[in-house]
Amino acid sequence: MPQRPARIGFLLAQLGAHAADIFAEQTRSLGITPSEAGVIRIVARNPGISQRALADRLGAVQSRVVTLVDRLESAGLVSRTRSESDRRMQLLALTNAGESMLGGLRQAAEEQEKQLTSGFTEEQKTALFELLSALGAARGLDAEVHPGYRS
Amino acid sequence: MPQRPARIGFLLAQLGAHAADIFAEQTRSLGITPSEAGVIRIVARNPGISQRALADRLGAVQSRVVTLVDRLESAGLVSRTRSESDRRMQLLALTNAGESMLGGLRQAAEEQEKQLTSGFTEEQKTALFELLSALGAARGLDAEVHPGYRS
DNA sequence: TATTGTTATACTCTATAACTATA
DNA sequence: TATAGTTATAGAGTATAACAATA
Repeated sequence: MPQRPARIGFLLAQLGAHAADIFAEQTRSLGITPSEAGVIRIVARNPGISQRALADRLGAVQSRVVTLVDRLESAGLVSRTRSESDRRMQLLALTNAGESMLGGLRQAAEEQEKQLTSGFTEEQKTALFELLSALGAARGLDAEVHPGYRS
Repeated sequence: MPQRPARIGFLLAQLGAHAADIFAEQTRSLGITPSEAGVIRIVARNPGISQRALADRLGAVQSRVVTLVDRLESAGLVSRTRSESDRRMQLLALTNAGESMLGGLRQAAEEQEKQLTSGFTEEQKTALFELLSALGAARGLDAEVHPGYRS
């Protein structure tokens, strides 16, 4: 039996949704959705990734990735290139505009962080960061993506 | 300029989605959705609440609440009663079955908490709980509900 | 005229299944 | 025959707008 009522799970879900909302507001002003931002982040760190591998990474189905990449390609942010060695594969990369967008996303993340932790001291921020990192590692979460890839 | 890259926001969104997923798995076995669980929790703590007030509390539109309450009423968990003093209002309350479901939800929350924090010491759990509570309070979040009312 | 609740409808997100091209 | 990607389609969740009853 726990010493206190279960609250960590609720607070995480609540604050997680709140953090995602703030980030969504930021990305909206950049003209993309949080899901698309998640794709940009993965492609940036894994240039030449196939749509198949991206789908596995996101925990999404292939058709979902097609839709997401379609939009990003139309927006000129991501390029598809047929692999020479295996012409079934589309290799993904950021365009120059995509790299600029990545910079915008980094700023959006900084802004989100600032809004979120504005009332906290540096000590509190450090303590919270370390506890959340430890929890993420303990739960086996991918440091580049999260279920729902909302931010 | 922050001393570290923005990560608290990402970790919160990631872990929040993860916590919500665990809770959703629990509620599924109870036959309800996380949104419905959110309604049950609010009605339990605010018996006789109107649909209008519930909508405001959830940050949802009235038609959304109609849909949610329709399902819960069909399932026999929530009752609607016309207010005597203002016959426009439907007053909501939990049925006996709704009270039982509330008990099940409490167990689900305990199970979520256990899964989530299994690798942590009591000291870590306490520290994390206090930091998250402080952050929730600083951000002005309602202790009974959260945006998206996912858990 | 304003408010509570309801219904009708549409839009977004996401998944499943069938299909094409390549291996 | 198996795999990467695509297209067609459908379902869930949620919102907007029009409407009914009551104040």
